[in-house]
Amino acid sequence: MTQGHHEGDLLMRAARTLRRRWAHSLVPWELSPHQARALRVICSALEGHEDRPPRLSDVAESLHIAPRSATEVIDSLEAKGLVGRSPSPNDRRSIVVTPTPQGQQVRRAIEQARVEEADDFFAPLDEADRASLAAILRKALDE
Amino acid sequence: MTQGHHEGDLLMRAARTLRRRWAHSLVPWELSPHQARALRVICSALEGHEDRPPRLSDVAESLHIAPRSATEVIDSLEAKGLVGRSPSPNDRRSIVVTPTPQGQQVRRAIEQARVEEADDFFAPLDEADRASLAAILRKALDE
DNA sequence: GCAGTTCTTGAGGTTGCCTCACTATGAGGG
DNA sequence: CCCTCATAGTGAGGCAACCTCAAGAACTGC
Repeated sequence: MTQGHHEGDLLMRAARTLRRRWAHSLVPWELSPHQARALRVICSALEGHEDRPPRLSDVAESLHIAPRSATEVIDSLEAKGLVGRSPSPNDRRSIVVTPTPQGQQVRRAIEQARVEEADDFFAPLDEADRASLAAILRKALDE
Repeated sequence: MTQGHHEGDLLMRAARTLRRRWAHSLVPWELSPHQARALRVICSALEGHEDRPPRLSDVAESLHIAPRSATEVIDSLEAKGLVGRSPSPNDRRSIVVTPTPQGQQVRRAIEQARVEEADDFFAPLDEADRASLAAILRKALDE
């Protein structure tokens, strides 16, 4: 009740700082955050969780956007040569989105930059701090 | 190193959850988050920190947006009768923005809803958790 | 009193989202 | 087999929240 900073405000400020750092780390690839997120979900479907490449509407669902909006993001990634569209063999109505080799490579590089940026942000914290931060956040999120 | 959730992702998820709750709590007043933020900075200038009502460009600076964009937010708040423009007595180039009585009232109500929502979100945490969350975040933010 | 600066705003552009309607395809029943 | 109904992607068009650039008014310093 110190009237200035509740936990909520601190949480938001920390998140904003991290978000800006992450956005900044995308500059070299000329990708916007939402393009990077899309590339991420498109690639990560092939990394174990799912075996099949995602359909356009799967991408939309993962990103919590309308299918129509997923069309746009995928258009932009396709224009940059990072993903490709192909008709689904099972269902000719739908199209599956697969990363190109270049797309996978960019994705890996971005992921690494992301981890580095986070490590940098959390640098002032020791292992115990990080562990209890994670534990507390999980608790608040009810997991 | 559990490969799924670093502290960063948890932090972002928690912030997103809280942001959504706050946005939802604005529904009764038909204000968007950025309108509420603007109302907040306009009102809070009169609550001690500053003694003078803010000029339009002060509002822009507080919100980290271009002055041109502040014009728009203030237009919308003015249309709702929550704030008023008046020419600055000192400098006739500039305009000071002052909350109307209704604006101040709405601001107080919103603030309360905001606090309640945050309390609700952090409900699973006991006092010690909250204190160490705040301490850890402050540490990461280098304060 | 004139040059240069500062404050707001009109005009117009961009991005990331949306809905609605359309086409092509699939699935199920008669 | 055909006919209806649901589903997948996308063109058309719209909206909100940003931006830049330039204009017009008003300050400042010399």
